[in-house]
Amino acid sequence: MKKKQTLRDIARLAGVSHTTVSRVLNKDIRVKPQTAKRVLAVVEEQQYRLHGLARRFARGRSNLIGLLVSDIKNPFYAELARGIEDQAKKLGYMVIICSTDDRVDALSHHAETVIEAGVDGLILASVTLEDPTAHKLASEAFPLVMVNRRLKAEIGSYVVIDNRQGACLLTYHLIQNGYRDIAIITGPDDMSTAVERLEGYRQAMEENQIALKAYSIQHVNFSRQEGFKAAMKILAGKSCPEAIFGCNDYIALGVMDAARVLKLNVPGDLAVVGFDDTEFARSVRLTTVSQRQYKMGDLAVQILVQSIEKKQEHLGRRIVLEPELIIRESSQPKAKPRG
Amino acid sequence: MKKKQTLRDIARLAGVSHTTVSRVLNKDIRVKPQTAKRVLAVVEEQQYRLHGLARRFARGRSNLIGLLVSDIKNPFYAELARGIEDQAKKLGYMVIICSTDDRVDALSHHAETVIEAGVDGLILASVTLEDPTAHKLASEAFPLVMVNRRLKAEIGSYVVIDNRQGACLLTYHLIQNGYRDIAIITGPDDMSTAVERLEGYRQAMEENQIALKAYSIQHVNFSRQEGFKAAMKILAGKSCPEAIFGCNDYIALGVMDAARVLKLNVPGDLAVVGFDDTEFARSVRLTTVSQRQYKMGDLAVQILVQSIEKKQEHLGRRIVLEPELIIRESSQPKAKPRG
DNA sequence: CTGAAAGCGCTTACAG
DNA sequence: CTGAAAGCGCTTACAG
Repeated sequence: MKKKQTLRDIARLAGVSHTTVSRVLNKDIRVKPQTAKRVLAVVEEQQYRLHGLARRFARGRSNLIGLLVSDIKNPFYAELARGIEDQAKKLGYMVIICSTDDRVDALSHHAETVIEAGVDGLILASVTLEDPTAHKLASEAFPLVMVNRRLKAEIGSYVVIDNRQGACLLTYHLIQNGYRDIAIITGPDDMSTAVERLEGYRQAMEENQIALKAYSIQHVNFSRQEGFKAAMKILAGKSCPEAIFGCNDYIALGVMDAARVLKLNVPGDLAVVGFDDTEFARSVRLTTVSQRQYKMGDLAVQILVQSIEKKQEHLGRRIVLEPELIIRESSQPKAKPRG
Repeated sequence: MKKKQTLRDIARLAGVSHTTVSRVLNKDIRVKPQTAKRVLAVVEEQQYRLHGLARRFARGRSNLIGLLVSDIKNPFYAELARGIEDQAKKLGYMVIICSTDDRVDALSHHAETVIEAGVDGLILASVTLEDPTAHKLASEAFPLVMVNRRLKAEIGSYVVIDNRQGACLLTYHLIQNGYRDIAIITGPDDMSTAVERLEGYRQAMEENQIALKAYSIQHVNFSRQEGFKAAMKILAGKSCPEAIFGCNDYIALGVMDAARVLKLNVPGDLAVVGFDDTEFARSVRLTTVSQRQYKMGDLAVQILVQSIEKKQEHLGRRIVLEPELIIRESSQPKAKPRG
């Protein structure tokens, strides 16, 4: 590997100053077209490539965005990441990805690592309600936007959907399809999504004057396995619900696993709904609500880049998207009792 | 936001030179413990954070790895990415992700963009057999490892599984379960995975002396929709196969979609197998082969970092992992013909 | 154990 | 339109 060439080498070969080469490469207008052409020819011939690190350092901007998610393997976050990546590219940024596994203690460490990598701003997709890291960064006015989940306090910028309304829609949908005894398996109570979805469910049940049972509300982690375990427990009881609302698609998938093990047909014996509209939901015909994660990512980047590039309006932009109900077979209208 | 502090500010406050501060922060041993303690105290108090970009620039290394995949939304790549991310973190690197949508013309452009972002090396997860970009980078001795797919020529480093053997295992499995008329829907013939899996299928069919039919081999893109369309075409014919081997889980999912539309039971009327063992396969009980994508990613990073950090052994490391057959309901033994 | 100095490869006022 | 010079904030021989 021949030693990497610098701007100066190119300048020498083209018979100009390195300043001029820099200008040409940065498409600065103030260069005689002729000169530019000559320089470009040398660049082409030498296969010269600007040293990215040096450029970013000199400019004082990395054009890198950090994305912290629970787990990129989770298709919800993967879709979000894709939305972020595409919009970032459009705006001239690349994204560094970092999975935190939702460990609160690790978040701060991961955030530091990503910041030290030199990102200009951060997108946090998995904050908890009282997240100290998010609070700290916001207070330092570090460019930051939360997405998917938000803080309890109205601090910083975020892009979320109306989770309460989404859950309300789903619950109403089940009720209208003839289900009344509906249980919910929601997530940890330090996550805004879990809390708000539970609120939506409660509201719908209340407005329809359906009393909750002892088993009606369960808290678990947002995972398939935990959804499975919780569903097994609920369904093992003497009296058991007609429908289960899993607060994300993973939990709902776990509920369907449980149904299969217990030889219950979905939706014949048990209706199931989820939340997020990941591709899983499509593959198992699950009724769910779309968070429009691609769109959320897209918007998050736009806001973040605004806050990176013009420090002025650092007031926090807050966007709440409308949820979208996606109806599939898993919640078909309840069959009339036979006979 | 108060102006960012530098090493010199900390040095002044601690009454030492900025060199010493640098040493302390880099855990250089040659510093009196007392001095180190004093410096650390100031750092802590001022909440000082090294300027990552400057450090990387001075060191001449970014500790950034670029990952080019077809699409991070695809769970196969998401799992691969997670394997890469975790191992990268262990070795002190972060990863920049870039989806290319398998557009060959765009790959070169994406690769340039990522390289200009300052990565020390590149992992290419989606090369085509004659990929010009991969050839070019390999010839420049740019640190590079391919994963999942490889070039036709034995150039550069890679980590793949034995796709031929994997396909062979799957086909044998179907045959042993009583299926003989087996069709394959494979991917584009410029991708090593598609080609090698087709070879494995052919081999198994040949070894069992099963003649191929006109519809037996189909080429499509690796997508659910294309799998669906191809399956609809095959299954619409007068004579149609007893089993379909979709060359990745997406294609197999498309086949299952077609079966649902045509009211065919899986596996009662049609056995289906896939490839990759993404979580989708689990969610629809699909028999498949695991590529152990997490492991592949893990290994790819190890090799890449070796080639980044000690330029010597730039000979190209080639790793071929064993495939693992994962048997699920979608390929259960064929029922004896009734009556 | 510590510091002064050079240098990493660009960008960007400033002067002409 | 072009160039000489300063500077971005670190690291790392080198000298002591």
